[in-house]
Amino acid sequence: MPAGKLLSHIKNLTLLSADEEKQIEDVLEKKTIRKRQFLLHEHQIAKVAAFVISGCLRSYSIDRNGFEHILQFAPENWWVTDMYSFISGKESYLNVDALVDTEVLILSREDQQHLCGKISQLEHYFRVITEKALVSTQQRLMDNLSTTARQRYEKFCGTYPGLINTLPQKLIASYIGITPEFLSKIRGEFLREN
Amino acid sequence: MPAGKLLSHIKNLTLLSADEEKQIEDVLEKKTIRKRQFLLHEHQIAKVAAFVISGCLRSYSIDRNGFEHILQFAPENWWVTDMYSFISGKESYLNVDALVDTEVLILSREDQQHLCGKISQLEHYFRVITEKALVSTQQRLMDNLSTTARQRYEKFCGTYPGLINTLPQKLIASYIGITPEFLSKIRGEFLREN
DNA sequence: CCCCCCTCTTAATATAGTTTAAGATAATTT
DNA sequence: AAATTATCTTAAACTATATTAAGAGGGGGG
Repeated sequence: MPAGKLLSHIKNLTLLSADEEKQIEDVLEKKTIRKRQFLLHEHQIAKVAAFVISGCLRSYSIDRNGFEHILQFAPENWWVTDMYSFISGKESYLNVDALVDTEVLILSREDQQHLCGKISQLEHYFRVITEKALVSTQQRLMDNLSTTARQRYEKFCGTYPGLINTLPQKLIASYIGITPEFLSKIRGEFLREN
Repeated sequence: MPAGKLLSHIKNLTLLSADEEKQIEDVLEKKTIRKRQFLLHEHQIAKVAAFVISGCLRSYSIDRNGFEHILQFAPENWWVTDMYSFISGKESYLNVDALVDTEVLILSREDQQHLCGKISQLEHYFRVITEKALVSTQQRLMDNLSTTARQRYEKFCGTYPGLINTLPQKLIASYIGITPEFLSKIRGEFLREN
């Protein structure tokens, strides 16, 4: 039952009957995305969202100068898509690819909307996780407006102790919004102080 | 019927029966917030959210050096609160105050949760507007990571043509994440080029 | 096994944005 | 209307971060 992890995730926030579980399972599609392969390319329409069972995806944009900026890491139990495209049906501006071999459950917007209309507990689930995603994006935005690169790096270490030693540094730099060279410099100072 | 504007806003996205409208109206409280008065102070618990009928509120944080950073302007038809505190019940980190005399409808988290359980169309409404808020926060974050202050200013002019001539510039500077002095410099260059 | 590519580091130089300070305008209060 | 306070502008000096360049170390593919 590959959908088990997602069903548990939903049942942490609400209740589901056996029949409802079945309906949800029926629309999910399990998929493997190998390292460096893409779930979504910019300019495509994001018709689906992905729930990560194992591995890690990331979403990022590429600016007019060719630099990548990471919006989100999606390890186990996280959803990821280009939300803008997913809800509007317009071209995505994000790319989503795999940092390591990754197993996901695929849910289309169409199925999501249809099921939310039938299963009000599912609509509740998506409202609540969207609220949480909003909060964490807001906090990240405020951090970017009010703290230095160094403070953001230290915060990242605290928030994602699991990722700090597995991810290449250039990805961390891209996430906290600085160049890899500058991150290296910060880390250098950091080490020398201890 | 002070709730009319909010009910219209909801009915743009979904359908409500007359009875459901009544239930919603019953829990809303109309309130006037005068210029410079606060709806919420940091360190309080945000037990309510506000829907703006007329006027304009803003939410902002104060960093450790005493500088303000504006997260959101809330003109007519926008919701505002400290979402982090609202959903977690923990201390807020945002302040919400009025930029001009403002009329709002107040909805408590308790009433929201209770009504969403009874009126699935309302849960749908909140899911959809939360998704939209998430998208716009994500895009603002990506803009902050990938564009210059000047590009952000130009984008702000395009996105909020209504606010650009009513808001004091120091507020715009705070929103786009720069000092008022630097915004003034950008505007100076801008004018000289035309 | 070696080569090549990719990542990380270091350092010099360049730039976007801040800080400080002062004067000029505009808006409130008295 | 005067007095006071807040906002806007300008400019010089400063700082955080970017850019460029070059070299060192590692891991995967042929």
